[in-house]
Amino acid sequence: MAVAHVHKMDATNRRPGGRSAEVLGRVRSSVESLIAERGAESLTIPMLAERAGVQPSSLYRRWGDISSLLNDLATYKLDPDRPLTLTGNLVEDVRSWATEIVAHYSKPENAAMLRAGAASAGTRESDCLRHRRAEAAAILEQARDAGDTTVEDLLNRVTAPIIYRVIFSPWDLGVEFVDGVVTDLARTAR
Amino acid sequence: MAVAHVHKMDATNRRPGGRSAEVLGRVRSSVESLIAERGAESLTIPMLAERAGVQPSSLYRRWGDISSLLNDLATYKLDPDRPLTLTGNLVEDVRSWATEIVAHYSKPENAAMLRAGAASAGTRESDCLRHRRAEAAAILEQARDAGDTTVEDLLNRVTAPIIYRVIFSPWDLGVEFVDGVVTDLARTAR
DNA sequence: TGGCTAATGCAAATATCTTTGCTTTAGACT
DNA sequence: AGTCTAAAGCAAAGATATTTGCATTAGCCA
Repeated sequence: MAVAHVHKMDATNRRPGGRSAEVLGRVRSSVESLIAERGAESLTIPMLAERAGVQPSSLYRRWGDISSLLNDLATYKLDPDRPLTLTGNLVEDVRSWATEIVAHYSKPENAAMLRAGAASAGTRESDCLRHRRAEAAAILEQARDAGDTTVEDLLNRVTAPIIYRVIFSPWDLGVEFVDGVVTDLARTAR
Repeated sequence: MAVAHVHKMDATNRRPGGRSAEVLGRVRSSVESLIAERGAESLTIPMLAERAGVQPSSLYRRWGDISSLLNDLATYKLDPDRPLTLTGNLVEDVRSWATEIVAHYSKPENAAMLRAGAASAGTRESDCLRHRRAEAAAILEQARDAGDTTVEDLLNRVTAPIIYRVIFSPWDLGVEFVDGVVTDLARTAR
């Protein structure tokens, strides 16, 4: 069979399932546990490989270095495709959205992943920022009472304060914090 | 002279001047230039030592590792003791404060330092957060028309949005951004 | 001025990380 | 079932980073 079909080596030829997925899963949970234990600063590929029961060379070939790996895995941490339950009431929807974000980053390993992602942000467009922007847009889309509130407003008034605390002072982040920013938004947005 | 004065080995016995200061200065500017050139991710102690014309072992002994070093140097980047010229007019003072912060972090090396600091934040209290908080307090202290605006308000409405962009999308940060947050603050704070 | 000593310089020894060539495994397609 | 091949395993070589003991330098204090 000389001239077989010339398969283009496109994404459909990849094999995301099977052994790759197995490795990915093991790496993912190993990253979480290691980061929770010792932070992201001293995390190395060999260390991670050992915990995951995988060859370091596999990780090097797949991600190149630890910061790419962390950045890649951090992307999927707060599922961008998760359903937002929207009622059409701006304040109410923003509140549950913010609560969800805070709950997510209240887990130390998730906060650590965000910080790790932050370290390598600034060059490429950040997934954290992009996803939050998309969600903010979806909320405004559905809102019956959005007034002249913009996506930027939601990022500035809700996401930014939360993320700022997640990074720099995770300990004073809780439901009451969500309450503060949302109440403040409700008081002034129209 | 058998039993000499028993000097306590406290901070007064340190020698921050002279050769140490020389090394510190060289390291500091080397960090900046290297970070501006290649980002903080791949920065290593030997690399830095070579650029600074200093022995790696000196840096290891003084800081232990690269992230401690970066975190330490980042502290002094936006001088916490710089004079804030306060007029007593809240909006005006906030505007110049915000402008100063944006100007500072518009330099890529300063933004990179912040990200590097962010990576190791979350355990100790962050200097970035502490200094901004102190400045916000000073502004409110002087303001004749602060109303019921709080330090937290200024952090949430001004600092957080700026820092969020510095970290995740430095390219869309400029005077017009300052304008946006300050105008928004002026419109709703009372 | 002269001793005292923190901090650095230097260099060798280790420890770790990273790359690379080759082999093996196991999905995917016929 | 059989073939093809992306991805993983393995192991050795190479490159870097880190530690450590000893020598030297230069502030500091008497």
